[in-house]
Amino acid sequence: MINRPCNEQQLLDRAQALAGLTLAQVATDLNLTVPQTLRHHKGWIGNLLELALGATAGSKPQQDFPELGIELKSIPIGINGKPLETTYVCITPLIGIGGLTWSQSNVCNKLKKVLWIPILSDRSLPIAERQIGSPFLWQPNQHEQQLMRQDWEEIMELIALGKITTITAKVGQVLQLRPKGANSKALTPAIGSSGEQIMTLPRGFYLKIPFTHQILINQFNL
DNA sequence: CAATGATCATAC
DNA sequence: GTATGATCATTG
Repeated sequence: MINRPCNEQQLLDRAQALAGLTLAQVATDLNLTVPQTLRHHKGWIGNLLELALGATAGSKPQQDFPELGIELKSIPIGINGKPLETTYVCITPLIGIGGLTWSQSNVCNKLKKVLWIPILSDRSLPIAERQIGSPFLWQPNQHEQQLMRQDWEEIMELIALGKITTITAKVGQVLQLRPKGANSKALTPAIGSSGEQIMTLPRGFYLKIPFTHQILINQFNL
C-alpha cells in the first residue's frame, strides 16, 4: 500500500517517477493484473494511477487529494499528442440548483488544480504496453476560467429553465453535458419544461477534446 | 472518422 | 440511484 503524499512536491515527484513506464510495470509493482481490454474495465487506468500515487480511493464528489486541493486525471492521448477522448469532470446536479454559482460548483472546485497524467494510448495498443507520459500540474488561466464559466452558466440555466431535454453535447465551447449513467434506463429527477418534475438520464460535465488538447499544447510546446 | 449519446465496473 | 473511474460504438 502506498501512503498519501504530504505535499504538492511529493505528489509531483511521485508522478514524475511514473513517466516513461508502461502500465504493465506499474501494475506489477502494485501486484495487479492488467486487463486484456478496457471494454469491461473502463476505469482501470484511473484507479491504477490513484493507487500508484496514494490517492484516497472512494467515490466522493471531491478532489482526489483534498489536503492538497488537487484533482488527479488521466487522459488518453495518441502518438501525435492529441487526446483520444473527452474528459469526464463530475456529475451534474439537476434539481435544487437555484442560486448555485460557478465558484460554488463542483466543476469549478475540481478544475482549480489538476494533475494531468497523459497516457500514450491507442485503440489497438495492448493495455500493458501503453506508456505513461510526463505529468503536469495545471491551473486554468483567466481565459480558460472564463470559457468554462460561460459554458457552465449556459448549461445550468437551461437545466433550471426545464430545458434539459434540449441540451445536447453540442452546447458549450469547452464543456459539454452528456449522459452519465449505468445505461439509458438509469433515471434521476429533473425539471420539466413547465417546471414540473420529470425523470431523465443522469448527466455529467465533460471537457471537450479541443480544450484539453490546447492544455497539452501549452504545456509541452507542441 | 470524429463526435455524440450509450455503456461498463465498482462502492456504498 | 449516485458518484467515482472512464471508454465504447453507433451515427452523422
